[in-house]
Amino acid sequence: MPAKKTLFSALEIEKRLSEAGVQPTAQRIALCRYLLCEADHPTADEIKKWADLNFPKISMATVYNTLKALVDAGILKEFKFPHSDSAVYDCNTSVHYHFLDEKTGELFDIAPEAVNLSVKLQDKFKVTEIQVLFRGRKK
Amino acid sequence: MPAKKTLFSALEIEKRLSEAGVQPTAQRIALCRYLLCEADHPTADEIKKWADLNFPKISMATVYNTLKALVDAGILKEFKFPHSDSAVYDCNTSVHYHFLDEKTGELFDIAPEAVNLSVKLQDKFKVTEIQVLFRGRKK
DNA sequence: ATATTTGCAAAGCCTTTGCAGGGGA
DNA sequence: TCCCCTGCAAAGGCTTTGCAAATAT
Repeated sequence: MPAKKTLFSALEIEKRLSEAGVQPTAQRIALCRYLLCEADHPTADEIKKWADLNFPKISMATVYNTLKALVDAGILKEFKFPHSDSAVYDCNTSVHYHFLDEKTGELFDIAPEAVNLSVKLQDKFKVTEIQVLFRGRKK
Repeated sequence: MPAKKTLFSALEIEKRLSEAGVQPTAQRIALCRYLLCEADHPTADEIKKWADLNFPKISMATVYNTLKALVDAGILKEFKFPHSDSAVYDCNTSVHYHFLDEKTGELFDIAPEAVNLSVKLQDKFKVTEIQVLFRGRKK
């Protein structure tokens, strides 16, 4: 079951893009409707497949350009996980962790509240971010 | 500073490979001298570069074949981290975490004792492995 | 009018594969 | 002998880039 998503209108998306300094072109708005409302950790390829059905003639280059623009603008986060060569994109930009189902390759967001993490690294290590990946099997 | 390494002799390496069920060919022994004694999270490419200097005429295919054999035999662990498309190989096969220096790309092993991690995931998530990556800057 | 964005194709990087020749058990 | 290993070159998957045409401000 994918995470619950808010349904943004094209106008809301346009506003959000503008405010983030991203030119709200038709292609970018279309992709955002998928990325922000529907998708759950999609790969560039899955995004392209969706676009082919819903907004014909977006090129792969535009998909990647758009993803880069959205990541740079802080609207998306890009993740790369060890089980796949493809990056996935997450509209959940707040701190959280992930669970990977080894069998299906499915990813699930894990709220930071579920994890108690305290660390005592040597002083020389200045940590700015911690990524945690739980691997296993989901029932 | 790379982690301290044991210096194995060719004979010791040969024994270890045999015991792990890996045919100890000249190329594999050579690569192991680097992987087990010298290298610190090398990529396939770095391994190849070392080989070009120290054991001319090992092909990239053999490097990858050897790495796969060693990983399958449990002698190495393969890791993929988000900052790079290249896999890295770690002769530390026990449970441990990593610190990534964002500036240099250098990786450091973090002992599990330095990390206190307790998790309360929903029952449906059966966790078999946890990967933790600390990102930041090393002084 | 000027700067961005788009789409196509080509190139790039990392890794795997097919296959013929070679070496170890 | 037989099977595994090696090396080369080619192919594969994902992403980036160059460039001309189209679009936005």
